[in-house]
Amino acid sequence: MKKEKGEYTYPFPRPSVTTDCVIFGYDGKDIKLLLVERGIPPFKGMWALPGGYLQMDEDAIDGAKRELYEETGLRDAYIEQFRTFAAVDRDPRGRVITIAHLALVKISEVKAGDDAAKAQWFSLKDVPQLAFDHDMILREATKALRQKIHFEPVGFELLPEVFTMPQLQHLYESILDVRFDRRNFASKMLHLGILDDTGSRKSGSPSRIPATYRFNKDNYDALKSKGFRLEF
Amino acid sequence: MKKEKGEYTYPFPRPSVTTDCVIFGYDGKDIKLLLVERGIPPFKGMWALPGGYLQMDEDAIDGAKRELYEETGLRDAYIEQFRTFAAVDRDPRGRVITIAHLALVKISEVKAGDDAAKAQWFSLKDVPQLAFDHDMILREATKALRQKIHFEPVGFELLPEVFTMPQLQHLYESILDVRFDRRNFASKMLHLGILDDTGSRKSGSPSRIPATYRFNKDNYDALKSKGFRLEF
DNA sequence: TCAAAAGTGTTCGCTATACACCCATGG
DNA sequence: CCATGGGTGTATAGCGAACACTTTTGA
Repeated sequence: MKKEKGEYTYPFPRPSVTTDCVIFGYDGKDIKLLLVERGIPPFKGMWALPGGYLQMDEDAIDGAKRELYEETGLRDAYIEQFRTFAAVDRDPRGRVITIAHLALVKISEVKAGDDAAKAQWFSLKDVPQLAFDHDMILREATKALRQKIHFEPVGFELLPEVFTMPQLQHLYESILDVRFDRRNFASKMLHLGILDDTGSRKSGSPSRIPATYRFNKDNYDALKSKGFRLEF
Repeated sequence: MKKEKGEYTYPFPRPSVTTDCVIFGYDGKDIKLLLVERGIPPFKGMWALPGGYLQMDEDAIDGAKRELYEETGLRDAYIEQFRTFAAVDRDPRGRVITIAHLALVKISEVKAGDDAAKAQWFSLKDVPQLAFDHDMILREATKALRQKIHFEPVGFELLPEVFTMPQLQHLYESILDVRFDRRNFASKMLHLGILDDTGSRKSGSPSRIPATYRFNKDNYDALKSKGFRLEF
């Protein structure tokens, strides 16, 4: 099918296929979203989700991981496909289908992109209007994240290795946009048995020093294989 | 981009994109799956999920609906995208990405396909080995269905307009592969307020005649907008 | 010593679950 | 009249939700 001058010919028309990444982080206060500024038309100068063309020799998830790596330097963050967007007119350049992925990263581990594109974290509450149909993709991603956190401890993907109970609670409250009772939240979490206590630590605020915990993946996997539900 | 002889040329290679449909039904006894027999290579003679190439002027969901219509004659059945499969080698003919959809139909409303392809219902427990990676797609679809039924009353999409409590219970038991207590199941369902009683009916079995119900979508939508969970 | 945030335990109500007997129907 | 399957209510246990005071720390 390949012709000399880098042209590819097919008997029927084919769409382009891209992967896009909705990359969430958490800075201890807000849920954040990593966006890149478009340097070329269309939508030049607007903010957009990181993404790019799927290569012919890579699976969609690998394409998404590649994009994630280019923007964050991370190779082993949480990432999963959540939906494909295929509206006919979603890209003015022609028929482009995007396989959208949801990534959760620890902001502290992200190194500024050596990529040419300018990347920047935005508070989820304060996201500008995005290029293409990325506003819709973001809405769907947010919905997917909220659904997911009811069943799997994805919150731990967003927190540092060691974290406090108030941090964990605040993260859940930010994602779900609700308030929990401290005592109920803590006892529920602790009774699940998926948190390891560590030992107290320096603080920096005029208040009592909270205990710190670490996520225990072994216990979580054991629980999960017995079939359980992480409820809120 | 279009050339004279029905050839389409692009500066970079592009994958083909198809939609596939996992069409579930329920015959009162088992969960059923609608498959078509492949008439051409590759995998000629094997059973496969209904599917086909996505047209350049249709959204993925419309392509899936078109496939569904061709196989079942149904235009308004429940259908949603659940996942995209993009493994590099999933199709021996080349790079083919498929956007997989889950459809739930009332078997009684399905008319035999006027389509050339032979279509046939299989019990989910008795599905043959499928072409391509359709075994995997089916596994994922089954998983998605089980997840979904925990939150939304998708079961009603599979039952006739009017149904009995034992039918509804048996459907849930078939999908989730569990047993429920009759009394608990019935009272839970009734207390949700999404079932309208109708009036008893003819039976055909040597036993008491069960009451019949109808799904009340208005009440369900009202409940849903208040935020509730359908649990099992 | 004051303000800010963390730690802790008990009560109450609801819902899930377990469980047994009687009734209607067709053969 | 018998076999099959449907209908019904209650008691218990576990879990989620509500709730107030004391402790630690930095300023």
